[in-house]
Amino acid sequence: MTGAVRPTSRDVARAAGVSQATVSLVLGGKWRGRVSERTASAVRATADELGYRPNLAARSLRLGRTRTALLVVPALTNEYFARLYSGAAGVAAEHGFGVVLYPSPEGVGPARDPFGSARAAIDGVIASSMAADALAGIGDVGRDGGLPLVMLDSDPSAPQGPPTVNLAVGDGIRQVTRHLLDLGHRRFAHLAADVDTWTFRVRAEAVAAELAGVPGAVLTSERCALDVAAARAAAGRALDGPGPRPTALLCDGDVLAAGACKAVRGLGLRVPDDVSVSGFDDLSLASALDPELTSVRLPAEEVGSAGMRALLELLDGGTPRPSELPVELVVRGSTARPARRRP
Amino acid sequence: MTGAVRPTSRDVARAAGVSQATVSLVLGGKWRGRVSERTASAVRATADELGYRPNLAARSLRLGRTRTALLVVPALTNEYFARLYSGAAGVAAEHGFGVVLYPSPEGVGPARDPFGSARAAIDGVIASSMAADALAGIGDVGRDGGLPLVMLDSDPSAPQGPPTVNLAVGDGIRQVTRHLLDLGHRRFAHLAADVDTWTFRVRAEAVAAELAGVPGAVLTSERCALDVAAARAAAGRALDGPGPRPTALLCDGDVLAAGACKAVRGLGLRVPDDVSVSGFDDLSLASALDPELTSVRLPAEEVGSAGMRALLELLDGGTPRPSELPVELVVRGSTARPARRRP
DNA sequence: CTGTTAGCGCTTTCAC
DNA sequence: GTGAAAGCGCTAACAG
Repeated sequence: MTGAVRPTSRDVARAAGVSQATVSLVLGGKWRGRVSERTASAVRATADELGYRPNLAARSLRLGRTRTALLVVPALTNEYFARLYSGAAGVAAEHGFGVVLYPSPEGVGPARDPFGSARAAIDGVIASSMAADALAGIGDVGRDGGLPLVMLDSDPSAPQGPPTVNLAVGDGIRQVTRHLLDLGHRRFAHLAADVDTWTFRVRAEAVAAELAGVPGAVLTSERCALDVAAARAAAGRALDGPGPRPTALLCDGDVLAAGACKAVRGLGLRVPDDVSVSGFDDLSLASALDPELTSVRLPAEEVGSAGMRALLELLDGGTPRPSELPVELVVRGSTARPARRRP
Repeated sequence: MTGAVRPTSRDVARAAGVSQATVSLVLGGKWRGRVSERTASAVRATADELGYRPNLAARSLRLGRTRTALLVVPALTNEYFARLYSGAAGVAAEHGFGVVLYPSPEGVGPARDPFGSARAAIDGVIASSMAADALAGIGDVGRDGGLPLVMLDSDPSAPQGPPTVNLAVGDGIRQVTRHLLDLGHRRFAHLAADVDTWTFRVRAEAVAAELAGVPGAVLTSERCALDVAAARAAAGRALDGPGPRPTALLCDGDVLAAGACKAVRGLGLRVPDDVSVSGFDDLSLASALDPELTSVRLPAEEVGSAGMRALLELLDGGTPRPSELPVELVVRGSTARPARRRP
């Protein structure tokens, strides 16, 4: 039980009877033909024995890079982002990179400076589903000479904007809408997330566009915060508004759909017999509800890994091309043919 | 649009016509009575103008501390851990610390080395709800001379173990059990998470202990993985087993309770009329379901902030006392008096 | 009040 | 094949 200070590479060198440079070479794995096999294994043995771990701060300082990426997400309450992280971390690990998660405290507002809170030194940033100006708080990100940036699930159309990796959310909404139309629905209400981000704007536009060409289709829309209670209230308004009652509630997310289901039942109606409800995201929540939600599955891991790959390319001086990943409609029990109107 | 290299404190010093030390003093906020007000503001102005940001790697190297803590959690799919993070990050920020999240990839298995993946240099570790040996993979953590460690929601009884901050999970289970007993239930099934951690062991023991003294009370138990489908299957077994059918399903978590509700309905029974179902954790899922779940609310933020405070005390050379935070039963629609047995 | 200096632990030429 | 030395950007003694 000695003082147990953390050994430095110098300590290892001394203990092994070699120079610090040799230790660095051996432990860095770049000693082929520069250090003898015997010396190398001796160094590894002593390093092991002393419990040596390189000082990351020193290494970063010397190399000028940290081999760490920051993943900025709007919230952690959603397993989509957990899967995003897995995908990104997997690819990162293959390249000797780490990923640090930074949940933007404001959810959709401007991110606070991660140098203040997730104060890790980082080489680049991956930001997902952020509001337009949400990265303003993060110094220099994406700007010329600033930190390299890749945006996920964000507006790809900015001319000089950062590289993007996107989901085909518009297509997802279109698939849901088609599915409901095919079932025979004509009176739709869109339960829209009241969040000013690209991903939700696209959804609203896609519903409207898809329904625009359908004779007899009517669409109302209610905006609400991204929680069950707000969704329930909004769905209540949609169902009890003036005009004929919608037979399909198309929701921007599974959480909203959960609220919508409660609203339907609150009015003494049934899902899906009286009103069909569709979700989006296909979280585990979609299968936890009864009936299970028809929803749109998002390839979260793939988005994460593609995002990380794009960032690595960026760090390599390349120019990653924007990409869009397909999404898939999952039909479950919450949607059905509309009931015949009773007299 | 010049080359735009990141300015160093030396660049700021040169531009402001002062020495590097003065810049450090001013920007470090410790110049009272050592640098003139005029010089100070001049330095700040140039730093601002050049867009200077201190190099954290250099600072860490110099100080020997990173002012960063690692928060190890078993999974991110759960908003409990999001709230834990908020609590910890809040206290950390007040002390100029950052928090880096590390989702242990294995969930409940041994954590992989965060120096490899979340490779941030850190001063200490807060680990929540981990299996006994789950931290073995993280070099040196908690060991003598190693990284300071605080455990949350973990066995506090180890004699030489790390400081702990715990939830009164046993008491929570006791409250649920009492609630169900008061409603008149006597035939219980415990839907237990098949995860070998302290928190779940305590739950199992608490149900058994509370029911042990009640005449006529019977308890069966089913173990299952922490997901809806597994819970549904397990609840099915509990409801359809030999012997009289339980009237109350006491679940180790809201996710399990969701599966249990589906199982009840799958048998043509109703919640809560035929079978009462209780959850635990009080996630937003509890209010998303219909009927809403009776559950136990956990003060996640407080656990996070208390954990961070304990770690700070540890870093200060102190010895934080183990603490236990109270939990609260939230009665909602999923529990009711048992139906009279029909002939 | 301000400047000079040393050194944190590491990697990387360059010389032997 | 191996060692010596320089320097990444920062802070904290110490001198002036």
